[in-house]
Amino acid sequence: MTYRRRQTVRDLRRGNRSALLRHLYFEGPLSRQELGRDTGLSAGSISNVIGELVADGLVEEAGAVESDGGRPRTLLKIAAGHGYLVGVDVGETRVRVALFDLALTELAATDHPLSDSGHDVGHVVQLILDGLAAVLRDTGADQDRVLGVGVGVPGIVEQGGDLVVHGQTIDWESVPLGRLLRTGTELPLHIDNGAKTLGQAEMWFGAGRGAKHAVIALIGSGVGACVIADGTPYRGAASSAGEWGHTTLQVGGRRCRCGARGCLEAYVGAEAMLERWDAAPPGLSEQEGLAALLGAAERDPAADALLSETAEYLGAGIADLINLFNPERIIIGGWAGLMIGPRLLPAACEAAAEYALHYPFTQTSIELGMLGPDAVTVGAATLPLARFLDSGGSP
Amino acid sequence: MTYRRRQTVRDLRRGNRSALLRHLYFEGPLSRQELGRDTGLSAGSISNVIGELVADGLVEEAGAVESDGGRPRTLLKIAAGHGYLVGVDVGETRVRVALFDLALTELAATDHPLSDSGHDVGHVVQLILDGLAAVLRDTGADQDRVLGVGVGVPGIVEQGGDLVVHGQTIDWESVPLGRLLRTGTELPLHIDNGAKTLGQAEMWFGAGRGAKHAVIALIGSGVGACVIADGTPYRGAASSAGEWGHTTLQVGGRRCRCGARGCLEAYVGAEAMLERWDAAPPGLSEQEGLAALLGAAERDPAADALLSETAEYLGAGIADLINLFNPERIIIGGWAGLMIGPRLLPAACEAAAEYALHYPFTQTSIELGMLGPDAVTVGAATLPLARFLDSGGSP
DNA sequence: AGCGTTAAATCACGACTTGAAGAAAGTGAC
DNA sequence: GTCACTTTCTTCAAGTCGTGATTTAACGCT
Repeated sequence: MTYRRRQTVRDLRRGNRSALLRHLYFEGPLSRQELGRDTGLSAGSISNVIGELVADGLVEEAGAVESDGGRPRTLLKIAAGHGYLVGVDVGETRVRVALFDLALTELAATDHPLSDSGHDVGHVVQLILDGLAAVLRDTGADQDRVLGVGVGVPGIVEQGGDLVVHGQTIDWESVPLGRLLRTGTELPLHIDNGAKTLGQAEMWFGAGRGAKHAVIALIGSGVGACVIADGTPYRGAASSAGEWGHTTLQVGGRRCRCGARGCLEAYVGAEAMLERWDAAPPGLSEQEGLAALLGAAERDPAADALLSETAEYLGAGIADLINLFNPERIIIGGWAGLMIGPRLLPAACEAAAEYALHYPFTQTSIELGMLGPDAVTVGAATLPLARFLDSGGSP
Repeated sequence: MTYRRRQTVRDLRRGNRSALLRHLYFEGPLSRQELGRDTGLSAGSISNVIGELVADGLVEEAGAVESDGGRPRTLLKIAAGHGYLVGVDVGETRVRVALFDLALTELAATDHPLSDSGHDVGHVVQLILDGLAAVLRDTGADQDRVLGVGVGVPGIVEQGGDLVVHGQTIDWESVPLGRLLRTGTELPLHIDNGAKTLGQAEMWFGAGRGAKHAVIALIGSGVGACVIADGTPYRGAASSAGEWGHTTLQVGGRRCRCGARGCLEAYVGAEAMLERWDAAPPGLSEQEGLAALLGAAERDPAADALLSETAEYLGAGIADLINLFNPERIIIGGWAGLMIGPRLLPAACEAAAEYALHYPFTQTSIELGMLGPDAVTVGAATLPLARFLDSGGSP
């Protein structure tokens, strides 16, 4: 039902520019020769397009490599300094703004904790705009060379026009964050769910490298997921796909904070695990509490049983992902996921093997994430970068 | 991570041909004028490409319509007689082969029941090839004008090379059906899961028309689903995505025929429902049994409770689909689904509202399918048709 | 210095879309 | 019946693009 709608001979050029740029970005320095081999373009076209890219300053030479006996091939790479990217992480406890170059090395960052004043929208917007100004000032970067700003937020983001955010956990109801931010900056704006940006980061630079179909499961206080279908994040009709945490694992089961019963999140998130632990020491943060639980499981049978049960639920949840999405890789991330992963993953894998269909299970590898929660910022910066690469460098 | 790989100026033409062909196919007779407006191509190109298509016999004129005062516009449509399509349904109980024209009107069909001899591979292959020969003979259709053969099978199909089928329910283990069929015919071959072909048919001609993101849930003896993401069926890494029936709804719950516990299919499929019905009359077929159960629920509280429970499980399963895929539409199909739908859907929707997240639930409509099980054949014929349209008519 | 080898640049050619200008096919007024 | 007008469709010059063959560049080896 989707009508392709491609046109002029000019789009062709843009497409090929994009392909070259992308390939060069991910496969590091390459010669024109290798680019031709990999992309299928003729040597003539490569020469032509690369010449243009070099003239535009997007690509630069990166030394040469001998070629047994003949003219050495000159290597090419993306000019990391050609532009800047801004990544913003609006987390549950802080707002972090970072400036990157095109190679996504961090040049400067600011970090503001969100105190009990909570997530007042005006305040958060101000923090973002201030952070943006600060990182630009600190590095002396020229505003005109910032390719775009990516923002990761804890909530569902309606893509399009105003970039409206629905963030249940931070009490944001239909906040037109895009419109609000545009009052303070004219830079191109991208906003997405923080879990999705983290997933994107894992795909590009972490445990997801090379996979086409993957699910990045994010376990923190609650549980979320980022589904990668055919190399790109899957959003669904209203950008809320991948709400794995509220998958039902127990009809009529334990009450979840979303109001339903028997959700995965009612058993597996840090919050739920601590609530289920009768002997939880009072007054600890979730991080400390979870660490205590893991420690206690060494000697306390009740705590150990709790972890075993959690592993079974996690495994069943993973099995659902396998059955429904058939990914080649499932990556467990999020601060709690990374914490409980080493302890629970073997048992969870066993459970997943039982609950999933045999054939797709054998096709899936289950791994721990490689990037910590800080990667949300990198992932956010990934959004304008993706646009940059897709468009073949703006024009 | 996916490197676009587009090339020559010739692909452009193919793309535009395809866009025109597709648009003409789905939006019925249109004038060149309207085609230009809808696809964005210039009048010159339209004229050029359409001229080619008419010369190739893919498109033909379909009358004219006056235009207040000026030259009347001539309407164009796909030439339904330009080629033939074959659809094959390898079901659990029969093998059906049908010949269609390009408009997917059925020209001839054969239907062979599969007796207890079961699904012996050689036998099935022979039935397909015989059926193919028969429909060609009956209609006098020229073999050279058959664009391709689509086959729907009950099992997972590895796309690529040999088109290997893994069909647990019919005892097919790694059957290279593609290779086997190619010994008897040289027509282009497409094989896919029967649930997916039925889903495709619903999307093109049934309850799914116009949706970009949808899930077609198929309830028969067991339970399956066809996930449509961005207008095309989502397969996952190994073509086994959408195994909704084995989603876990009850950790440690009822044993399912797949070996796991608490699967949706252990509660909602026809087989499971009858097994759970203590008062099931013996000796009935599943169809008759299910009808009896629905009848008994009018007066027997136990049967009524069984149906209510089933509705809750179905609702929870639907909620999982909503949370994970965020579709705009969920379509309940399959013979059992169509049978129990009118009775269970209201209660199931209520349950889904409870188990799903509020925001995506409000974005989703839940409907009954419009096509019966016979549509598997049409859906199968859809496979070569899709290829025909994508390629802009073979060349 | 000359030869062989490999990498990159150049250029004629064919294919493509566009946009403007022209041809076709009607209506309606005189 | 003719002429002006409107709308649709076709034709054609102009500009762009990728290819593939040919040149030019850059190096090692003898």
